[in-house]
Amino acid sequence: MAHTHDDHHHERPRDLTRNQDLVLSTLNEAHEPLSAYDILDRLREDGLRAPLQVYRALDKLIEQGLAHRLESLNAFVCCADVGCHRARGSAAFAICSGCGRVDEFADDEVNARLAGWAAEHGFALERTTIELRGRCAECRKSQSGSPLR
Amino acid sequence: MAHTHDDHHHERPRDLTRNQDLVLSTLNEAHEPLSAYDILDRLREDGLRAPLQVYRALDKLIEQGLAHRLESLNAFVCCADVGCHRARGSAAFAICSGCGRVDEFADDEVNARLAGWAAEHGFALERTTIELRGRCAECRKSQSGSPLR
DNA sequence: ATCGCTAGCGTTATGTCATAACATATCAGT
DNA sequence: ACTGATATGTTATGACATAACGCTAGCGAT
Repeated sequence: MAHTHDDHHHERPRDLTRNQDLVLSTLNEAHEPLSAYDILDRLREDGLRAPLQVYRALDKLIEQGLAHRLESLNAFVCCADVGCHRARGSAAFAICSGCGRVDEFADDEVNARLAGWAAEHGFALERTTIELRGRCAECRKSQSGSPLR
Repeated sequence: MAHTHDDHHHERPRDLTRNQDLVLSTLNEAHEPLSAYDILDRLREDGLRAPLQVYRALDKLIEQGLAHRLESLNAFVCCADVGCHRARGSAAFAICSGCGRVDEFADDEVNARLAGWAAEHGFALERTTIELRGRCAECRKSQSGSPLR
């Protein structure tokens, strides 16, 4: 129970297991959110065979702040800015319904207001989901259709 | 089968079809978010048989601002304050992982900040999801476990 | 009145996302 | 070597959501 050595005050990208590393790499290489099954398909040749292998890796990555789940998409992205949002509060995501691009950002004022509401109402805030849906600047120029739901 | 009911609609909300009315009533009577399949189960004796009947009704209700989808729960609630949030600005939800209770609220400052980010980045904002997860005041007093995911 | 349009409805089948349950493996600390 | 914690692999199943089809009702314009 006692911390024998290795005081991880700054939690660096800790040692990842093989599966965790594979999943994180896949997310890093993707330019769009991936579903767990998308990830699985890309890792078949690396030996992964079942959804659970991906979901378990994702759980750990998310726990460590290395990846995020997009609730409105049931998909996953790697964190754009490791270590940053974890310290400061939760991240927000702008998801383009044209190209699937996701921009991650954090707004201290927003986080403060939501934390304020929670405090006022005795609500023990554990995590926050903020997702904006719309069309990015690029996609507004080109009047292309909307491939994403 | 011709008209067996009045043509008059005493409802304050818009004209709802039979299925839409059934689904909305079910949400109104529930004290917690319901999944589409929960709703379906409660409406079997009213003749509903397939998920699509529920999903179609939900789509319309959400479109009209009479119900909301909770993305982090894959479940639905009726709008707490008809006509208000519809006007503009999106609603936020505080979801208790202890009892399932959901509080709906709107924070103008939060909405303004998010709209601001969108404007700065040329992002055409269509809709916003804001969901807080945690434990409500009630559930913090009683140290009960966490039945909800 | 009938045509054509739009919206809703009912049904079957299927697709997509996520976890339960169980067995095996790996490794650090005692 | 034993133990406990963590990760892994596999099968099966559960939970959420939509595609595709055809039918019906209401409605307005010719």
